[in-house]
Amino acid sequence: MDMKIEEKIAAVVAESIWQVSGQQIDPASIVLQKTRKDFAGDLTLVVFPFVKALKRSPEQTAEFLGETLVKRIIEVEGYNVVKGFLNMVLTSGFWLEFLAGEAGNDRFGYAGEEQGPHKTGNEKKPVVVEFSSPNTNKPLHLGHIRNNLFGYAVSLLLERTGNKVVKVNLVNDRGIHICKSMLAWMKFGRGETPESTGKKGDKLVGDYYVIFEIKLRRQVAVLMAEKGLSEEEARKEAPLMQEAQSLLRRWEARDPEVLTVWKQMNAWVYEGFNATYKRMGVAFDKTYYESDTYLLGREIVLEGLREGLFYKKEDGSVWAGLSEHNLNEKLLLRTDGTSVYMTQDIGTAQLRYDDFLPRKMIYVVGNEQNHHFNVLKKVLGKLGKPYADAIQHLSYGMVELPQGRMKSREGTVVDADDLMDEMVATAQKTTEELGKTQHFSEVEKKDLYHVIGMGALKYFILKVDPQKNMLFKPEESIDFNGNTGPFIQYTHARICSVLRKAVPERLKQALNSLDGMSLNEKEKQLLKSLYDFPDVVLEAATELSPAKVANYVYEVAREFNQFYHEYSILNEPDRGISDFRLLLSQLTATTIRNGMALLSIDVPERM
RNA sequence: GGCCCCGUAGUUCAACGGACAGAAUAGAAGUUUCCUAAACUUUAGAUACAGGUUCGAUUCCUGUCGGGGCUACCA
Repeated sequence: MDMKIEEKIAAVVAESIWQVSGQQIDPASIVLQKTRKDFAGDLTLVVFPFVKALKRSPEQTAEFLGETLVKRIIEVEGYNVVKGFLNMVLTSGFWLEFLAGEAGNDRFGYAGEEQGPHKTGNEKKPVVVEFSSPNTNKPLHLGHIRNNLFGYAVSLLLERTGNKVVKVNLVNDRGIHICKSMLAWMKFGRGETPESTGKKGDKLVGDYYVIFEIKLRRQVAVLMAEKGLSEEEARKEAPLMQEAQSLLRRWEARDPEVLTVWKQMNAWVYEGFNATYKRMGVAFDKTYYESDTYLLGREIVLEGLREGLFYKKEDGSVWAGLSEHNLNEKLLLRTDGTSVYMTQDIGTAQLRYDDFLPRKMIYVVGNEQNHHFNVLKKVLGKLGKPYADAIQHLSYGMVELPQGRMKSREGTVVDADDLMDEMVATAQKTTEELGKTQHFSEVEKKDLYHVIGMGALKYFILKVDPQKNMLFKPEESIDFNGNTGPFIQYTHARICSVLRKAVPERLKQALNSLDGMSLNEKEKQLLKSLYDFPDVVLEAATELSPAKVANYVYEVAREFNQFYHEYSILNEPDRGISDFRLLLSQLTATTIRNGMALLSIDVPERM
């Protein structure tokens, strides 16, 4: 493929300024953007940065560059100048050539094998993306949904732009939290199992975590009343908490009785998690368990201690001093020798590095842990680990409810399974009300409701800039009209309906009809938007922001609907125009499908 | 207290330092003998406040106010 039109223009601009003024301009100062809808033109160059070099007014600068560009680049057929903005008009031929070139390309927007990053040296090393990272003491909730969808979409974005990606999950299966669930089950569970209760495994274990907290709270209340302790002191001294800590020590000592219970309860949880992941449509290439990595972490910490990088306090606890980074000292091993989160993460990072020799390790973890990852990188740096700088904490914002953060203690947690159930149920209800599925089989219906319900949920989550906190209103947040997943899915289904009605041969032959075609405004606007797709994907991948894709695809769908409303495709009497519109519709469908696929959202052919 | 993030229509979200700040939803008014009305059209409505840098600031800097997070021998 030859040089992109944007590159040609930039090159001519830089060259002509150099010829006239003898000045090299900064390539970054050449700002080319889509012409805004209220002005005539296709591409706009902002000329303010060049007025000094050319010693002319903005208008004169724009005129000069406009004339030069029209002369030197055949695709530029005209221009107009508004203030300091040079609006260029590209030929219809240019747009039609683009359409002809991409028509029928199912991978439109994705990097071809040859287009990926240069497969040499560092670039061929994989990127490891960690996401999900659940604890085994409670079921997945709305926060995990954002994490999973975000992490999975980022992985897809990197993959489709030519990177080798390894998706990993890190299950936090050890530590005080799971001991709490275990203890409650051992003391109060009377041998309950998922089978005996009919509960999903992760739900059952989560229930015992709640039971622990309830019983603990009672003990704390008693201690506060009888001994006059503060809540904090009472929590520490409460027998249940003591027992949980003792359980953790027995676990780390590999007490067989404890290990048996632990394995059993975790197995229940994994079964539950896997069902949820499957439904959500996310998958991993490898799953790490912290029970497998914390010992390595402890080893590394102890080695650091021997080398004098860390220090031990009188009570036996081990710390990293980080005052050189203006950070407080960080605990690495507790007084009783057990590991903390940081210890595990040190081991996990090492293992992951050894496994994949990645050029980058991305951790998709909420922004509440910004500090933690900052410290992790510093500690690994102190240890002289080569991968300390390869770690990137891809931090994202919280999902909030109208009453604020989700709090498991206050029972405001939105359960992932429940939410997905609701979405699918709403999809079914809405679809039935519209009477659209009379001719669907039962299997097709079930499939469609799942696709629409999940599409609504996923789009709602992913369209928001990941850096920002987002608000979820249980009763009204997820709509099926407007800027939503189902709107986009519907647009796709509409296009498929048209394409089905066309004779298949027509699409192949249609390419011959394009010569000399002139485009109306809506057609051109839609085609211009489609032209942007590959750049949007690249930008989204660079910024690790699936939201860019989501908002873009919506824009395309909206433009198609406007075009569709105003013009006929199959009923257009002029065969050439009809053919062109078919190709335009087909590429729109491909763009929607490929864009939504980056968000792990399926698009139905009928709905 | 210290450090970090965020303040855009009633509400939920957009906007590489670029033109008159875009959508959706809720509100008002319309469109279907025609390829799927989950659509389309019209209408009204916003950059928290005060300075600064710049030809140009929602965007960058400073301060004020408001919201959130972190600052654990929790994860």
